[in-house]
Amino acid sequence: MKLVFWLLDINTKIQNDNVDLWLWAIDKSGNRVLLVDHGVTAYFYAVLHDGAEGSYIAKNIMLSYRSIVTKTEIVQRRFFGKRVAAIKIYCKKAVQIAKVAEHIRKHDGISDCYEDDIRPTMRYLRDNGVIPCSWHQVEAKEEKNIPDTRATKVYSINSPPIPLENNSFTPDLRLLAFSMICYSSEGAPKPDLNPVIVLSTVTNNGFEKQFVASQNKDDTTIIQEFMTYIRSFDPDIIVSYGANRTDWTYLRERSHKHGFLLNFDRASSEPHKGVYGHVSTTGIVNIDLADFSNMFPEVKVQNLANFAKNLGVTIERKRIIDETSFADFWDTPQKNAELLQYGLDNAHRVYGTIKLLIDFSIQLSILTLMPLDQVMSAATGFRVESYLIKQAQKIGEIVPRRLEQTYVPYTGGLVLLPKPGLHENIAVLDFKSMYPNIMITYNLSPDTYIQAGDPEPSEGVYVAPEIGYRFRKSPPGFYNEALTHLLNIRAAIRQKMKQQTTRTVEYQVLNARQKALKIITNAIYGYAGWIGARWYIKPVAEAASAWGRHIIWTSSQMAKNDGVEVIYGDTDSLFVKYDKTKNEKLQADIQQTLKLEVEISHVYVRVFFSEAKKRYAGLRQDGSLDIVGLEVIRGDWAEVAKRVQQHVLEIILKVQSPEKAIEYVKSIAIDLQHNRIPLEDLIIWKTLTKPPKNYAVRAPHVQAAKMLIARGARLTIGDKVGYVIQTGKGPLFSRAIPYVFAKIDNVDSTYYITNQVLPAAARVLKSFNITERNLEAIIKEEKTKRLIDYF
DNA sequence: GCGTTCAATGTACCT
DNA sequence: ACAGGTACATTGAACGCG
Repeated sequence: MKLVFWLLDINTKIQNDNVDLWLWAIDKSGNRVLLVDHGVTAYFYAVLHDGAEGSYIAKNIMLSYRSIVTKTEIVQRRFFGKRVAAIKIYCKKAVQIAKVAEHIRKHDGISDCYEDDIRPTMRYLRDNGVIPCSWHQVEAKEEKNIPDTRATKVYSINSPPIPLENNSFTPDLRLLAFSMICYSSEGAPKPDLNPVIVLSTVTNNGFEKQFVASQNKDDTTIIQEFMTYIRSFDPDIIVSYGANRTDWTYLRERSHKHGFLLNFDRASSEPHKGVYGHVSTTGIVNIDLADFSNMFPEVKVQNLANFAKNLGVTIERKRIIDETSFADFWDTPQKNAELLQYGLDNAHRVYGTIKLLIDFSIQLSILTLMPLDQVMSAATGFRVESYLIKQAQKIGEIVPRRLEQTYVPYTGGLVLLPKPGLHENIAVLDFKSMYPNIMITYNLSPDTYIQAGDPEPSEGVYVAPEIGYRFRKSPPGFYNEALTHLLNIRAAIRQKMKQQTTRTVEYQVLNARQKALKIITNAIYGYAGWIGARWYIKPVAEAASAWGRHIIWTSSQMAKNDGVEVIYGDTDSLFVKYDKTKNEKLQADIQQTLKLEVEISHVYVRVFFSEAKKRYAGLRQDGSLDIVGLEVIRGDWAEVAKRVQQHVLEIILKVQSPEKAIEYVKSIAIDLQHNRIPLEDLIIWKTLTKPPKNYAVRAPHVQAAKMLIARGARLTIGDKVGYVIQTGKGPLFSRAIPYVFAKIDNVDSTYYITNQVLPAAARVLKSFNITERNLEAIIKEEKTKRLIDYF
C-alpha cells in the first residue's frame, strides 16, 4: 500500500549485526507509525592512486572479502575538488564497514578509504533524499513481528521514501513539557539518596498533571505513574529544561534503585546517550531547552526562569524558589502548595518557550538533515558540517575524514582605533554578510585553493592581500555554491515575507526558515578555520579575513579622501560622520571598487567612545541607547555598578551634563555606605571554566564555588557562581562569599564604591576630565561635610 | 619587611 | 568543539628600597 507520512525521528536498530532503519512517523490520518527498512545499503569509498588499475583491484577486493563485500563499482568523484577515481565498496552489513575500510586502506593502489565514518542514519537520509520533519510517500507493507513498540501500525518498506513536493505544513504534534523537583536537605540532590518529590507536566491540549511523592517521600509510585502517563498520552516531543544533563539520568537511577526500568519511550527502551551529548528517547523527540541557551547570549545567568522571561514567557507568580529550599518547602505543610505551584509554573515555562522555538528547530533540522532531537544539542560546527555533507553529495564530493590537526592561529578582522569623546550624527556603515560574500566573490573554498608551488590554472586565480594565497577563479568552489545557495534562498524567503501583511502561520514558518539559513550561512567562515572540520583548510579562513581587513582599510581611506571623517571601525563596520550626500556617494564608490554591498544600518544622534576599542554607547533617533562592550552589558559586574554606568551614559548622551552625572554617582555611593543597596544588586557572577582545584590563582568566584561545594552544592564547568565581597583583612579572594550565605551588614561597601561603581562611572566620565580620584574626592568631601553638619 | 611593578591568569565581550 | 581581536581586574612573583 502507498503510505504518506511526516518523518518525526529516525534511529538504527542493530540485531545480530543487522542494521535496520526505523523511521518514526505520523501518517495522514494522524496515526503514529513505525516504518522499518531492512534493506539499507552500506558502502564506503576506496580512492585509487593515479593510474591504478581500478577494476583489477576491485576484483581482488571482491575475492578477498567475498563473505562481506557484495558489490564494487568504479566511480568518478571529487576529493577536495580534485577529480579522483574510487571503488565504491558495498558491504553486506553496515557494522562491518569500518573494519573492512581499515584493511583496504593499506591495499596497493588505494590511497585511502572514506565515508566509512558516516552514520547509517545520515547515509540513509542523504543518499535517498529523505528529509526529517517533512512529508514523504512510500510503498509499505504491514509488519506484525516487531515487538515492544508503541505505534498504531508498524510497516516494512522495501524502497526508500520519496519526499513530497508540498512539504510546508506540520501535523499536530503531541507535546509534553515537564519539570522535576527533588528532595535534598543537604546540598545537591543525589539520586542514590534523594527522592523525586514532584513531577509536573503540561501538554499541548492544555492539560496539567502533577505527580507528587507520598508523605514519606517514596517516589516509586510517581515515577511509575509518570511513565504510565507518558505512555498513554504518547507524546511526539518531550521537552524539559536541563534533563539531558540531570533529570534523565536521575530518573533512571531512581527507577533502577526501585527495581524497574525507565522504559517509557516508543520502543520500551530507556533514555540513552546519543551523539553530540544528546539523550535519545526512541521514537520520541527529546528536546532540552538548555541546549538553546547559546542562541541567547543576552541572558547572562542561565536558568529556566531567565530564559523564559527573555522570550517573553512570563508566569504570573513572582516567587522563584531556590533549589536549596525545596526540602524546607516540602517539610513545611503551609508551604507545600507553593512548592507544587512552582513546579507547575516551571512546566508552563518550558511549554511556553518551546512553542516559540519549535518552528526554528524544525527548520534547522530540515536544512541540516539532522534529526530534530539532535539538531539543537549539536554544536554549530557539526550543524554546518551536516549541511555541507548533504551538499557534498550533490556535487560528487567525497566526505573527508576528521583528522587530528594542530592548532595554529591566524590573523582575523581589523579594528580601527576610535576617536575618543562625544560625536554628533554618526552613520554606521555595514558590509552585508561580509565573510560569506568575500568567500563567494573570491571563490574561497577547500577545493579552489592552489597550494604553494602548484602551477596556476588557465582560468586564473584570485590572490589574497597580505598573505598571497591563491584560489582558482572557476569553477565555483564547494563553499561558494553552498553559500550562494543559502543566501539566495534566504533572500527569496525574506521577499516572500515582505509580501505578507499578517502574521500567518506561514509567515512564522518562513521566519524560522530564514533564521536557520542565517545561522548556517554565518558559521561557514568560522567552520573553514576550525581544526575540527572535515573540510579544514586554514588558508581559506585566513584569506577571508585578509580580504576583510583589506576591504575595511580601503573603505576607511576612501572615506577620508571623500572628506568623510571616520570615527571607528570593527571588522565589517565603519562609523563615519553623517552627511547624506557624501555618505551615499561613498557607499556607491565602495560597492563599485570593492564589489561588496554596504548599507547605512543606522545613524546615531550622538555616540560616545572612550579610548578603548569594542566599547561605546550610542543614542538612537528614537531616544534609545545602544550600549556595546561596556560594563552595563557585562554579566560579571555588580548590578549597582551597571545601573550607575547606564544612568551616567544616559545623562552624558541626552542631558550632556557631567555635573549631573557626578551628583548621581555620589548619591549611589552614599547609599552604598549606608547599606541601602539591596544585596542582590551587589552580586558578582562569574563562570567556572574548570574544576575549582585546577585553578592556578586564587580567584574570588573559585573560592566562593569551593564554599558552595563544601556545603553540598553540585557545581560543574560552565556554571555561574554568584558572590559578594565582605569586609575584613586580606586579598579580595579571601573575602568573597557565595551570595546565598552573605548578610548585607557584612558587605564591604568600600569595595563596591572603589572597585565597582567608581570604575564603571569613570570609564565614561574620564573623557570629561573626571577621574576615579576626582570622584573619590568628591564622595569623601561629601562625607566630611555630613560629619560637620552632624557636629 | 614593605611597597611597586609587571607578566600571567581569567573572564567576558565584539564582529 | 565555528573564527580571531580586545578590555580589564586580580593575582603573585620579582624587584628595589631601607
